This record gives sequence, structure tokens and C-alpha cells, in this order.
Amino acid sequence: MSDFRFDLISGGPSGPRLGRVHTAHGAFETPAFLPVGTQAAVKTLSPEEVRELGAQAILANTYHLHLRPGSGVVRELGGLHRFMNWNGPILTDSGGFQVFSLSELRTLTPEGVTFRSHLDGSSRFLSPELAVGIQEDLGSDIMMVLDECLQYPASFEQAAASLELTLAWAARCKEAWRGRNALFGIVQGGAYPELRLRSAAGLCAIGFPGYALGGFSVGEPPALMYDLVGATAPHLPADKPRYLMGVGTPRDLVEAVDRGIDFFDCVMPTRNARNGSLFTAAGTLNIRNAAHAADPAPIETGCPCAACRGYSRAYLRHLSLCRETFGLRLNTIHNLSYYQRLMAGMREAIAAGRWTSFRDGFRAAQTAKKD
RNA sequence: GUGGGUGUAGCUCAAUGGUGGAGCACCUGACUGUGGCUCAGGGGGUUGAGGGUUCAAAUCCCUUCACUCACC
Repeated sequence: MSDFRFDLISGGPSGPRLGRVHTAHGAFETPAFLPVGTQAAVKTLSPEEVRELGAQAILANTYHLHLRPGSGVVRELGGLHRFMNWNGPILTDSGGFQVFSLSELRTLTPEGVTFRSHLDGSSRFLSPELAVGIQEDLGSDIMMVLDECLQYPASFEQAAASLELTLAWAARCKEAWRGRNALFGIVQGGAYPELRLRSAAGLCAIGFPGYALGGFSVGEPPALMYDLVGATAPHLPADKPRYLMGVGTPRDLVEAVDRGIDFFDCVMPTRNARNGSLFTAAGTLNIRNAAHAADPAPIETGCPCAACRGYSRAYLRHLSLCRETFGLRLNTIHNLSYYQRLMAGMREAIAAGRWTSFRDGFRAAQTAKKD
């Protein structure tokens, strides 16, 4: 019997939804943003800090952890939760994104993917069954089926073939799944609404505890992604969570919640923080810009995060230019704080029945930034 | 004091008579199921100073200044 359950508190097959995802390691409120901890660490932060910033669940990666330290090591040490000292829900990506991001290093067959390890060049095979087995070894609460994350642009024929492969892999993953945790299917189909619906229907026929939308933010225009998400979401079961993989910008999150998405993961707040790009309600700022050289103001006035409470832009710029690790930490704390507060704001707006004004206010601020 | 060497972008250095460049630094931008990486643009010069030779001088000649090494 699985410990996984989704309670839809408000909303339906489309439009903004409020919910709660329950797992063996606790629950998280949706709409939610999951910080990315690919290698069993949210870069630069401790699990306690990630928790304090408001994150209730995080993401880790099957492919990376399988290569190093190895899923067997993690299993022997009591699973990912104990290994990294994070006792909340963990979602693991299957390695499907590495099919895309490491496309130079892999060959794809109906059986699975053969990677040339980016660490030592050795050959590593990943099949749907192995991906599930590794994720079970890791002990993740939400596992993802192995999929092919298709590049953009792709022809209709390419997207159709890719979709069929992912669908066949999804069926094999479900077959291999022992049912102790959750397994999510992944909708593919490129930029073709017709194929997205075909993919969604195929996955629903197999049946999963939750559904993800994959293959986005790979170079397509944002408006195209919004249209595709809006077209696909209503065709997924209303009582199952929807997860938009690898997305996105603050604007992406608001637009996707508006179209019925429940949760997200993205490297953007953490990676951009390390590169000096910081998110604020007034837009993004690059802390390395000379304009901040002697600026005593915090990143964002009124922000409750530790970086804004104690440190000036001038100091953060200095740390960033010096490449001090403390600067990476403070920037990451701010960006994750911003993302978590954005999600909390969305949940409150939906719960209070003022989603439309929240959304329109956000859009207006976005437009104002461009002028 | 004598003899030698070196003076070119913020720094380290290319360019041996024919439109003064590179790396780093600096300044902007990008980053979406993670490489802290990387990538794309940009600003920068009276070639220490002054004079001469030449169609043409960073480059050859003279003077001078600075730095540096060796020797009195």
C-alpha cells in the first residue's frame, strides 16, 4: 500500500488549483516549487536552510546519483533521505533530461539509453526498468518514468516517434514498479497539441498516481509553452497532481498555475544565483553590475531573507566578484526565498478566491518592467 | 659613476619598416527535469617623452626620462 496521496482542495481539470501531496516523508502544499538538488544537495545550502526558506520537497537525479556514489551505496546507507539528511518528500528525475542535455554522450534504442559517462567516459546503460530500480534503491517518494526529452524544434514525425518511445517506456516502468512509492508518467509530444493529447491519453490509459509535462523550456517561445500547457492540462485526471518539469521563470510559474499545474522544479533560482542573477518583484538584477559597487541597499527592500536582512548589494557584489562561496550561499538563499514566497503568494491568492487579481497584478508588473 | 637590458591596453606580453593585437582584468547580456561552469557582445592606446630619416616608424637614428641588472 502506497503512502502517496493527492488531495485536491480547490479547482478542477483546468485553471488554478490548490492541493496537498502526501508521501511517506510528509506532505507539501501545492502549487509548489521544488528546489533542485541533483547530486543529493541543493548547491551551497544545508537541508535545514532549504526547509527554513519554505521548501517542503526537493528534487534529486537518478542518473547523476547512479554514476556517483551509486544507488547501491545510497541504499545501504539507508536511502536518500537519511544519506543527505532531508526528511521531507524527495522527487527523483529518471535521467530522461540527460537524454536531452547529454545528447552528445548517448545513443538511444528502444531498449534504453547508453550513456558515455561524463565523469570517466565509461559506458552506462539505462533502461526503463533500471531507472525504476535505481529510484527505488534511492528511496524517492516520487519517481519519474524514463522518457525522451525531445529537442526544439522537432518535426511532427520526430515528435510522434519520440512520444511513442516514451509511452512504451512508461508502460515498462509501470510494469517494473513495485508500488511502494509514487511513479509519474511524462507527457511528451513536442510543440504539437495533437501529439500532447495523444501522449496524455496513452499515459492515462496506463494509469499513474501523477502526471508530468516534459520537454518544455528547451528553446521554444514562452507563449508556445503556455498554449501547450493550457491545451494539455484539462485532459489529465483532475484528481491527480500535475508537474511541469524544469520550469521556470517566475512568469512561467504564474502562467502555468493559471493553466492548472500543481508543482514545478527548476535550476533557475539556484543556478542564476550562483551566476549573480537575482530575482525581485521589480525584476531581475545582476549583482555583479558596477551600479551596485557602493550601494548600501539590500537586494530587495522588505525581503525577509537572511541575505536581505544583513547584507548590502555592495557587499554581495564584492563577494560575487571575488567568487567567495559565502556569496553563492547568500544569493541562493535570496532567490529560493523569492521563489518560495511567490508560491506561497499564489496559494494564498487561490485560497482567498482572488487569483485573478493576483495574476493580473503580476502580469502588469511584468509589463511595467519591460518599459 | 660606467656598461648592458627593458619601456606597447589596468596587468602579463605579441606585432623586425606597410591598417597596433592576444590572454587575463573591467563593462553589459544570456543561463529553465544543474558544471560554481560556460557562452555572446563591449569599452579601452599621442606604442615613456621630444626630435630626425622615410612615401610609410612601436620597429631605424639622436636626445632625454623612468625602471632594472652587472661592475666600480
